[in-house]
Amino acid sequence: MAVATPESYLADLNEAQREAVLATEGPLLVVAGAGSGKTRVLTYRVAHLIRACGVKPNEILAITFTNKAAGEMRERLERMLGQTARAIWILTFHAACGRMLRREAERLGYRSTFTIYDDQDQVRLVKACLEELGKDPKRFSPRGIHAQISRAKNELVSPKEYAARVASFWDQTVAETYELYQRRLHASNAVDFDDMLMLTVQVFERFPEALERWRKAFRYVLVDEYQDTNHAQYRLLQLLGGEHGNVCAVGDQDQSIYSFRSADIRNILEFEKDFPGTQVVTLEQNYRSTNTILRAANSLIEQNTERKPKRLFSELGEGDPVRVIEVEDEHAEARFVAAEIASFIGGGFSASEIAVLYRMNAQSRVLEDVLVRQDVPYQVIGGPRFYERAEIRDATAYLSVLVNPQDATSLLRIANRPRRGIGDTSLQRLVTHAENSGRTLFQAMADPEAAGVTAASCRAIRSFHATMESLMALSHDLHVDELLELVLEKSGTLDALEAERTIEARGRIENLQELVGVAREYRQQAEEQSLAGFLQDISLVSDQDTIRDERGLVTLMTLHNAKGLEFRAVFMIGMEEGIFPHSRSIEEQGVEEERRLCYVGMTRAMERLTMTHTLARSLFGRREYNLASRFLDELPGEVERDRLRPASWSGYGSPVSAAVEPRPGVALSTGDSVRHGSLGEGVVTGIEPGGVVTIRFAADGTERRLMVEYAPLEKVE
DNA sequence: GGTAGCACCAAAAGC
DNA sequence: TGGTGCTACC
Repeated sequence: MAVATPESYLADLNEAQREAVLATEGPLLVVAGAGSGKTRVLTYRVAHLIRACGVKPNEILAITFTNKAAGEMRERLERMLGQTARAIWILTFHAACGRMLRREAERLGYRSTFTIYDDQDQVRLVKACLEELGKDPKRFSPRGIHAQISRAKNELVSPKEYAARVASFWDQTVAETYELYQRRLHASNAVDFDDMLMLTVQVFERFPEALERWRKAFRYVLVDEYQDTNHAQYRLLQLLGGEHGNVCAVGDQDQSIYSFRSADIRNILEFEKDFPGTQVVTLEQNYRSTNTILRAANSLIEQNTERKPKRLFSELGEGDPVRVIEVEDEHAEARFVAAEIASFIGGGFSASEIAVLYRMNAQSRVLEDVLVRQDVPYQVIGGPRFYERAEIRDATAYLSVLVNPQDATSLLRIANRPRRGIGDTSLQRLVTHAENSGRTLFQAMADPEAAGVTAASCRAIRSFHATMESLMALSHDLHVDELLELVLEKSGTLDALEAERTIEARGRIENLQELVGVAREYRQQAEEQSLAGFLQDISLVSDQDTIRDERGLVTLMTLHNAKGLEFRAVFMIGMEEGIFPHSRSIEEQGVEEERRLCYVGMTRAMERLTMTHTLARSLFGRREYNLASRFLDELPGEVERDRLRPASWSGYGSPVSAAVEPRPGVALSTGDSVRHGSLGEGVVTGIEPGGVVTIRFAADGTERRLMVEYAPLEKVE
């Protein structure tokens, strides 16, 4: 591919976009409406800085919210700039802070090999702290306390400051727990996600020479999804970019949907005040949706007060009307959506161009039942994540201990996994003894007798300690993947799983093999290889990163997950008061954010948008009768409103015909093991003419007839 | 030290 | 309704 020249890429942009690319000096706020080509603006701006302004690639820091977004941006820039693009820091806030913090950790008394604790580790540690403080876990749920600590960190409130402004008894407990939690993290040479931001801010505030270095390093800073930044992230931006002022924030206040995880919409609303001399560019031309869809979305979002005026338009014509459909209950809703999907597919849409969006994950179940029965191929985004699976967490905990033996949380996790006769009692004794003798837990394991552990346990602990020491000795000379394989073998993990001889254990082994594959990939592509680096990489991977447009699959997901994506046809289900807006948001006066979420959903649709609401719905075992969502009332009069009566749904429910894109043929015979996209593992018990197979599923023992060509099946060897 | 059964709870989820 | 975390038992 030819190297991009300014003439060629500037011609690709509309006037506002070009303005945003060319305004390279000083603070710039790009208010980028949904589908207005903001990724293009960001990448072209970076390319322009390098190609036309003589900026070196390593002088640019481009921050995104997800690894996926960072990856996409890097890919695009590599296409435009070739190898040059590799030197640009295109990272998430956390990844960027992680890199800086590894170089500055010593200033705060951490070692550069620090471990990153994920949510599970964090809650575990909070729980341990609560127990140590003798707090009643019924009154103080570890989750709740942790959420409060996390919020404090995101607002850069230290344990000391928190303690100083305690306002209730509960708060008092949070303050005490926060203080102990932070001490324990530090003693374990570990940081949590929030620390990555907060500690980086601390380094910058307390060590001006460090700040100066990083400030000089990054002469140009760009931040995507600015509406979702929290206070700590805002402060980082101010520290890094406030002086030279070359800060470019891209975002859309109408798509701010993450206040529940500390995002502060104030950041974008007051950017101009925070960064004096800001130039504002608003991108209002939308390249995604029909004007009919945009009019509906505009009409909805105009009900919000916390916003600056902005009105999207497009040149993609009027298109089909937006539809609002009332149905009897959630089953009728699912049948209606399934039938509509079938008819869209029959009309030439590919399944992967269709999405069903809902407010809560629990809403997918009924829909899945109907889709399975009608052989509509689909994928659900969300649910258990690869890196959160127990076996994966165990394996990474082993690696954490090898790189950072101070890491007590990981050590406690793996001490008896697989079972090797080191029970809770023994571990508790070791923890106490370590504390009293001023040693780390790992050091205490070298001499378990001293902790007063029973003879049998002592033997087990000694042997475990010796295994870990020998692995540690090897860890410097081996590649990450080799070390991981050795860990799985020497720890007895593989043997234990193989001995189980169950399908589940088999799956776990496969997952572990996949992790080895990830490590092998890391070896091949990471520039600076280290075990700590590998662990950081995988602890920062998310669900979002794995969303792909799977060929031939309809996508089911929550509205939150849909952000940043687009589909030719979108269904939004459960448009009812109490569901959406969610009842909690109504109580907590968060309806404006719910409305923004609705806006995000609507603006995912390119051509067809259908919203449904039910008269009655069973939720958590109770039957509820909800009014239609207020959001539906806020749509313009031109939307098509229909009521589906019982008599008319009988027609809905006939299986999707051959219009579904056939998947590559899967040859099956009786007795084969198969895996279904949603139903899990099973065995083929019968084959019928016409490509119909009967499968008995292991999970619930039921038998189902499926069309081989269309069902999301794969053969398991 | 491991597991079965029961009580409890319930929004969204990036790094 | 269904998943999860803790207590009571083997």
